[in-house]
Amino acid sequence: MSGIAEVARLAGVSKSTASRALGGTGYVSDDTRRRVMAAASSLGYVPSTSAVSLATGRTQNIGVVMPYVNRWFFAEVLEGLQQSLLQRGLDLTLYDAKPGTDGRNRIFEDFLARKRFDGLIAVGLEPDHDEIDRLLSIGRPVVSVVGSGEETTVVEIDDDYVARRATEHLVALGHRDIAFVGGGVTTHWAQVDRRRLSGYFGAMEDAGLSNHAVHIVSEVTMPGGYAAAVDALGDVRNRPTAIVATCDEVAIGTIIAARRLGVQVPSDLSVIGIDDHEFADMFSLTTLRQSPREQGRVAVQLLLEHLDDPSRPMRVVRMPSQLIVRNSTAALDPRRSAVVIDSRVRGE
Amino acid sequence: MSGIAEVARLAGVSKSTASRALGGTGYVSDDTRRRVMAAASSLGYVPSTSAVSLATGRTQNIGVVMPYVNRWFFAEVLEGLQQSLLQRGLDLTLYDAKPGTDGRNRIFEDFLARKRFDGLIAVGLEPDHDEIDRLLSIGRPVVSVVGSGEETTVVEIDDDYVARRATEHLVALGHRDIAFVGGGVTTHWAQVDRRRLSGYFGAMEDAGLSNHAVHIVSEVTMPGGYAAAVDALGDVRNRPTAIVATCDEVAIGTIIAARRLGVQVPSDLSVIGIDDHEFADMFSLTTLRQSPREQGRVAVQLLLEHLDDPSRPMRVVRMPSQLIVRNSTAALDPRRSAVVIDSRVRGE
DNA sequence: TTGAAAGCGTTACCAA
DNA sequence: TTGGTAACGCTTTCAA
Repeated sequence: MSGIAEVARLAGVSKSTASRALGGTGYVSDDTRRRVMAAASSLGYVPSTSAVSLATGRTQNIGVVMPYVNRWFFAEVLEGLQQSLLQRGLDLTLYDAKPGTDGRNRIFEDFLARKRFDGLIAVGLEPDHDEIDRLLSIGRPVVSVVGSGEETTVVEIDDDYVARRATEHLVALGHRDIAFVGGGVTTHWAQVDRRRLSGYFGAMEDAGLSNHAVHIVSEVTMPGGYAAAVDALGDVRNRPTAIVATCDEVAIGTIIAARRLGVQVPSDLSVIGIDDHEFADMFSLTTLRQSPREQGRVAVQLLLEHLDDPSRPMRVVRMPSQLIVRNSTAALDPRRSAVVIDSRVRGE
Repeated sequence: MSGIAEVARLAGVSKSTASRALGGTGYVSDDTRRRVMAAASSLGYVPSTSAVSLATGRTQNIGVVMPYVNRWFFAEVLEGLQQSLLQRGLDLTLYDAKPGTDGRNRIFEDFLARKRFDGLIAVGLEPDHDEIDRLLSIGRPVVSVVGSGEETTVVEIDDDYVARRATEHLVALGHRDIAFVGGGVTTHWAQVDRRRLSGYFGAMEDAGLSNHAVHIVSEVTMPGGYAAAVDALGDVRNRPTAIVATCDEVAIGTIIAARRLGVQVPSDLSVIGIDDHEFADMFSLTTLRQSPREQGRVAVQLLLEHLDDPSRPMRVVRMPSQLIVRNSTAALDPRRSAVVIDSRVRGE
């Protein structure tokens, strides 16, 4: 009826031998191993995971905590994680920890304490102090994809650099009135947004354009970008000639808004994003590509390393990003080129 | 050090009493219960889930199998599931079973067989015969959200009706050249698409417009809808005046394509979708609303019912849908109204 | 190379 | 109402 005992009986060996034969650990003669395997497969034997966990202390399961699952970045990371874990025979249990919800509290207070997993991957969690403490006190390795401070191993892109690079691309095209559209400081995604914002400011400053820098606050979603852009582009006289969006979703929202307002992209307005979202191509969006899916895969690998050697030091892994030039950015209209030269001189 | 024994000792009772006191089952005096609870919380006691599972046969975990996680419908369902499960203290383990991948095979062959869950929720899986067999042979209750045939309890909307309703809305606005944009019969989402397509055909037939019916094949994504629409709207002479999209993502792709081609929505082209996607409002999309999130919640409830009474008969739960009129649909241009009257006469 | 037996941490039955 | 004890199904010493 139940389990390995049956297999052992059928193979004519003891439970311990059967266990060794199946588990691949310890000495078993080739012959017995074969007999045991045969018995197991003829019985369709599948070990009870709870019994295995109880005996070994390993669950073969990885917990994944993230605040959203319906946003591009998160969904992509999740797919990367799932794929990598599946490949290694590990289960994935998901905890959807939306900031400021009861659910999030319960996750941190009850669910994580159950330790139903061998390790934890936190994606864009941006936990507060208490939450970080809880995370670390579980006694299981934790790897973050973006933003859990310096307390865990983390994989991320260099947000400051990426935003800087995006801004420089626009500067190089002759733009001076370059605005940044992205999350306010209080929103979620705050850390990432703050870094990108500061990269933008840095690049503006380096180009001598500090006094042209404008932060247009927007919710970090496509509709959010749309709303913010409709508002900001409405005023024809004070309209920027170029926009750095904090991510492609916001960039696309901006482009849609521009089209609605009759503002031509890129001739009237250049827009650059960060991500290389699946819709980027459809909108000819120039962007800085990152691969969240790959970040998920790397996170799994890092976690497994911690798993088989808990003494490993924490690491920060910086993933690459790449400028993808499409058709949403263009050189500033010739009519305004005099100004451009001007600014270059100032910049030097 | 470990577990309930420690709690028992501290409370001055036996393990069994401690277990009863904590589990809420069986007789315990109020006084002992209090002492045990106090001891437990002072020790920060958390029961070992694997031990509990081993002893009870219950995992307190629900498996969720879906082919995508990065598409609106699926992500929404997932959030609904997560929220409901969390609320009841149940874990969610996710299996991402993309059609035609090795991963999917492994999930069906290895992962599901482990029975790491008390029940299974299959979302838009559209499993083939073998897969259905596997699903059912696990010996755990299964609930489907959309499309696992008649073999499991299922929650879904009436796809035929919804597409019919959408088509009728356009007919009522005087349109005759109404095309359907959606998945080819071989694509995934096949069942749902086929039902919607047939609802569309049915409505066209009822309106006496069978010979105006056109199925424009499109991948069921925003870029897919975009590509199909760019192609289909390119030919000015044979352009439909209205489009029923198989879902909002395709509808939005269509609208974006129309705008790019200078086709005005709704004056030149009416577009109706199905879903009420988070972007629908941003595109003023008329659509038939469904709530995948709610479908997720209902699925959990149905599963739990099966869990505490396995003899319960299978059920089909039809979720409501609702026409949301926005600005992507309008009465056929007056220039063509003669034709409209014509068709009405024919229709009667 | 194999087997016996002692856990792993709970629950649940049966007496007391 | 409580406690002793046998499961639950597997792994892992330790001897043989």
